[in-house]
Amino acid sequence: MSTTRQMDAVDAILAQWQQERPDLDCSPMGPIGRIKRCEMLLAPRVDAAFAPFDLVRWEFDMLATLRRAGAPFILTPTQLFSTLMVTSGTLTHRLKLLEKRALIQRLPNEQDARSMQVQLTASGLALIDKAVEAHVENERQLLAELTPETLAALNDALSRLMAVLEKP
Amino acid sequence: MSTTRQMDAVDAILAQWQQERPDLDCSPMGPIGRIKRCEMLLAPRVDAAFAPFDLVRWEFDMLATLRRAGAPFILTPTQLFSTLMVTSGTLTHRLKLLEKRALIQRLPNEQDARSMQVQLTASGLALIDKAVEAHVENERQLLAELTPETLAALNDALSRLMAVLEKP
DNA sequence: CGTATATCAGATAGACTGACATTC
DNA sequence: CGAATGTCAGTCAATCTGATATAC
Repeated sequence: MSTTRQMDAVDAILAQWQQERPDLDCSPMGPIGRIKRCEMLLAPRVDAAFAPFDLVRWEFDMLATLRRAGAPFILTPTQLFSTLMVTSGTLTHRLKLLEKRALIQRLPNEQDARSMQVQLTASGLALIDKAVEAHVENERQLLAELTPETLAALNDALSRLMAVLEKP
Repeated sequence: MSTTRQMDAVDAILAQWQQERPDLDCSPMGPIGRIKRCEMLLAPRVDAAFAPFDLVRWEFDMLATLRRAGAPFILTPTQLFSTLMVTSGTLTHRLKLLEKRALIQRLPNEQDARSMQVQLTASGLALIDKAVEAHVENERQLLAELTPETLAALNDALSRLMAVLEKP
């Protein structure tokens, strides 16, 4: 059986609004404020797991996207910037930085000379395989105190919200 | 009774990892990935409600923090940067920008000459009172399709996570 | 004297825009 | 020719760091 949750920082903000603007129903601030706050609290602790590998988050995300694609670990720049939700110009800049570190390489696309093949190098593959292990273990520890039921509820509710927000 | 949720983008990523790294249990990526993704999807739609008032998010947050404090709508810079989770240097810069627009004013602190009083001006108060109405209404619409049960579950689970992450 | 408060200039890191060349 | 692909230079908005002045 589940316990009652404690007051949190967002409850305090809602109470202030209730005091100051009793004419407004500020309850929608609850879920949205908590998502923002959880994201802000999580970010530095997630990033901490990347640091030992000399990676920042966008670098991890790019390498992980290529890794998840499976052998031969190749995607086009267009596939990458669509997945990573950045502009093409931003992606070009990022590719240059990772190429300089020899974590990826750019190969011509035989089928379409406009396009490129972005591929993990051997060292990029080795690095991301180690980094993702540390990353998942770190995430596991961050969530360790939550019950399986809470985690399931979190997944379920966030997924429903994503469905609403991703609609055309 | 609640329906089963659909596959979402994070499920797809987890399936890829399961395919590529079956040795890893990547399930902790679920909740953390969904929080990040919801935040990214929400951000532009929340910001859109500020735009008609010529406010960006940090400006709204600063004015709202002063507004919530109640009359006479005064806080010190230290209180503000602690609440807003930015450095003191960042806060000074922000104060300058809002002061230039006459939305806040800086007054000397009689009790402690090191300190300052940051106060909403009359126009700052009028602006934030209008903006918060639009903001809450916008948030309400963003969440409108979720059931009260889902929203309650979201609040509960996120609050428990916040409690873990905010621990000393 | 050591601490707290606020400020400032400079550095940093990240992202976007718009023009462009190339190829389909 | 119009659309798609990728690149690049320049710009932008936001933040932090570390030094500084003042007051407790």
